[in-house]
Amino acid sequence: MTTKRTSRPLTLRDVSEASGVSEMTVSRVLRNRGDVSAATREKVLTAARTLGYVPNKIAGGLASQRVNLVAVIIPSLSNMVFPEVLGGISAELDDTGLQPVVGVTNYSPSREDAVLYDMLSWRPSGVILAGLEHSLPARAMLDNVGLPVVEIMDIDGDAIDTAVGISHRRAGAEMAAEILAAGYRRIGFIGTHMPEDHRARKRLAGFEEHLAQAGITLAAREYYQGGSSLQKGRELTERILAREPELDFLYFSNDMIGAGGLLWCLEKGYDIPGKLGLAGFNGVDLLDGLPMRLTTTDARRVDIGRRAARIVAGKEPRPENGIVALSPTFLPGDTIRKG
Amino acid sequence: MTTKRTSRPLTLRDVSEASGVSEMTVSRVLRNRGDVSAATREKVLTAARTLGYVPNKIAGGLASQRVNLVAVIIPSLSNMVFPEVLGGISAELDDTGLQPVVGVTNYSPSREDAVLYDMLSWRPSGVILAGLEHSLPARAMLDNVGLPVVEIMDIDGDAIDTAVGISHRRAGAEMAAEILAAGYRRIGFIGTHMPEDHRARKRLAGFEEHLAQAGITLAAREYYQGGSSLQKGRELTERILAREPELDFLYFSNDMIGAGGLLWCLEKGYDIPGKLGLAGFNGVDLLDGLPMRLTTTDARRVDIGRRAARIVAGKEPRPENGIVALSPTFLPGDTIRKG
DNA sequence: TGAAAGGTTGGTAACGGTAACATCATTTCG
DNA sequence: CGAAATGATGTTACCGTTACCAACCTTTCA
Repeated sequence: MTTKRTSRPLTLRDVSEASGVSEMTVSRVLRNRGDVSAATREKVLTAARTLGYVPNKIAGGLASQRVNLVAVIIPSLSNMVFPEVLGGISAELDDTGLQPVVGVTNYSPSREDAVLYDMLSWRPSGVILAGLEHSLPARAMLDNVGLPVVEIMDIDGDAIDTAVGISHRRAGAEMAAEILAAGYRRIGFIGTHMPEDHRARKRLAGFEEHLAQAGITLAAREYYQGGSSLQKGRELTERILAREPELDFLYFSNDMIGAGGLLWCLEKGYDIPGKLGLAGFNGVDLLDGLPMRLTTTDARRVDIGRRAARIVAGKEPRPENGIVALSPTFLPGDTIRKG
Repeated sequence: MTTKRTSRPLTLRDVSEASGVSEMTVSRVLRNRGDVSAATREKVLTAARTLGYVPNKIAGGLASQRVNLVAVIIPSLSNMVFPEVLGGISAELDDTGLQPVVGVTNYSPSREDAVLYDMLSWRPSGVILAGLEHSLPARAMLDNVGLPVVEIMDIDGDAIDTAVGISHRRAGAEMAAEILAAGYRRIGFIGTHMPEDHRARKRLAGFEEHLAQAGITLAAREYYQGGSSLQKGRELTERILAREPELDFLYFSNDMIGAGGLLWCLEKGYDIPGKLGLAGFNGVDLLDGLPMRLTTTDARRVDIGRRAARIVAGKEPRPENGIVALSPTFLPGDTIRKG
């Protein structure tokens, strides 16, 4: 049973009076800072617990000019990729006293500005945000904040402070190489039409460049709007194959639509990977367990989160050039012919 | 190009000096509060923009005793269900000036305590947290905070202040009713073994009670540890059917493992829904596009988020009895025989 | 024309903590 | 045994903003 509570919120002073020591000493006890005798510590803790006192970080932060928050700004929570990055961040932040605060932009630059402004107004001790492309106002805010700023996911471009991620151009190129090595030649692409998804764009660019070096151009492409789902993958796969029946490979911009395409092809009796190969992107293990494992690229999401968090937390130094490059990993799966 | 910046962070005073008015007036302009002439407003905004001033909510919050944050405490981000709830919350909070701050507990009561304590120390203007079961310290903290506290997802139990959700007992019972009505009799259950997932437990209880009323008991059950995935669904389905080949229905505790089970059964050539029926729970539309649509119950995730947010934001009054009961909706899909 | 009313601006005192330093008691050690 | 080091506690001055009230300047209208 807690004590009855007046309407006035509790402050250090209440704990101080209840335990017969100064507010300063109470503060020291509650933060485990400085020397306090075991006896007073005990008195104070008992009093605090009895009253149900919860420290006020607003006041504390103002006084100390330090806030244990890390702003994390990501485009979306509705596919599996960013929650996994978050998992990495939060795991690595766990023993640092730092706490992530998440803001979602829905891939909108103006929302990114707004979210960033809002987060900075809390004076966090670091910022982690997705991508290298930001509006002018956003860059202006970040250029001189005097905090660690880590841009994640992508390293194809210039970082404001530090970037942690993979090269999506390279991921695209490597997938192209694997596909060509496996002997496929009439290749189609299915992806989302989101001008703000720069990583998908760069992946496709790297993919096409590599094809071009082998004298090959994409035989077909199909774009869609909105979120990715199995259903979307089915529809687009049907459409692209109706239009270009001669295709022997489909490169999807993510695993979810890739899986939809795979299911559709299997139902229609396509010979996979013999006559038709399929590949996605991300390497989400949620989809393990489909009739065949989809060929894909592991985007190193958890690692990206971890490394970014380590840098913000000061567990690991910012590299000289500001770039932490992780390697996208090709996962052969079952939907590409074995070399 | 922004102006060069000294190391000292900007304050209202800087903007005040740059625009030739008092700090108080600058504050009024930036908050759109009180009367300010158009001319000064313009001057101030220009100065603020030029300097790149970002208000300090720490100081502002302390002075005004108001903070535009809503604490949202959920068990997990790694399945689709809580992100969807979050989507509902954030959509409804969008035009209120309130901002959700998310804490994740990983289904651990002690982490819930810690996260709650931490969030309360920021003096948010409301709390939304999953479930009705909380530790004693957590209840003590919440009983007298003097803020709107909304417990979500579940309404089978006592709310601290307000609860918004569905009855999982009812959801389970209704699914049992549908299954029996469709003529299935030898029913197996596959679910996660998480003592802290009270909703899954209540669902199963409601399910079994309803079966019991018809004189039927579960013919088999299979539990697993850890996250849900298609793969897990496959394995457990294989196991339970190996053990009890006579089963004619499988009730899964969520759609993801249900989908895994479905894929496995289809591969093995089971006659679905003729000889074997399957059902999951949640109604995640991510999985639309499987070879058959899994029978399931829509848990009303987005609505729950919206209603909870509306109550916290004061857009909608707290109901007399403190309970906002939404109806779980049966989604027949293709994996149960039509009545 | 002068008082009232309303719009616009500024001064001052909080808000609830913490940093930095001061103070006093106790221990350590040459 | 006295000086210096160390431990334990308190005092004071902020941190950057907003609430509240006072002051001033117009405009309105009897």
